[in-house]
Amino acid sequence: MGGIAWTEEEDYLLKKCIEQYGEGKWHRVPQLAGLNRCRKSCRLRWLNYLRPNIKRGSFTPEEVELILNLHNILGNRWSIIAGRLPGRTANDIKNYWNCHLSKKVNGHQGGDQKPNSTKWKPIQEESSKSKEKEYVEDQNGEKQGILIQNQNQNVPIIEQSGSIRMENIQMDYQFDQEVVAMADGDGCNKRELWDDWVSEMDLWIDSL
DNA sequence: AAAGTCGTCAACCGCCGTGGA
DNA sequence: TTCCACGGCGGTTGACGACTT
Repeated sequence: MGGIAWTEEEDYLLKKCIEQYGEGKWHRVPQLAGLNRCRKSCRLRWLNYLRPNIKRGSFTPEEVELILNLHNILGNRWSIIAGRLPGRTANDIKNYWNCHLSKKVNGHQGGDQKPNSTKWKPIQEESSKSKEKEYVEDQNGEKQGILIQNQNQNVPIIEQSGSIRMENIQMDYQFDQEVVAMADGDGCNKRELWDDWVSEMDLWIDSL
């Protein structure tokens, strides 16, 4: 682990404390719970592990699609991306991205760079065009879809081998540009635009 | 079977934005 | 206006298990 692992007793104390006093006021949690941990550790443990309704296990193809699309628009804003994936934590998504997706995406953007992860396999080696298609596999090694490099936007998108249709996956290009411009610009209504955009995202996700 | 390498993920660290004094 | 404490976030680390040689 990256630090000292939490014990069952510590988990119990933290959970009990949050149930009793609620979330927030993290600076008081270590004292209230009787834990020899800093406020940040307590908060992290709660958010990433102890909080109810946390979804564990492998990511579904639908979730991977969402992560890829949202990351294309938002960049490394894991907490916002996590907000669009019920039950998933920002840390989980960040880890999944770093392990499974970042090398793949960077590989496409970097040209010759070969994927390191064995979970991603070229569909064909002989054709330069076909190198832009790669299988997405789940943790059992079963093919879930095909990763395709979007020629116009340099955006990776997934062609689902099952029920998901392509038109539901691709984001509207103009909308993308608006969001990017909003993120880059220094307009006075940035916050409102952002809130509007989050609402748009909710609607889009609901439509999937 | 042993050693080396790689992938995963929980945990920590440092920075930033915000709100209150 | 400035300072400080806090919450929150993204980047990084490192232990451990799985896999490969």
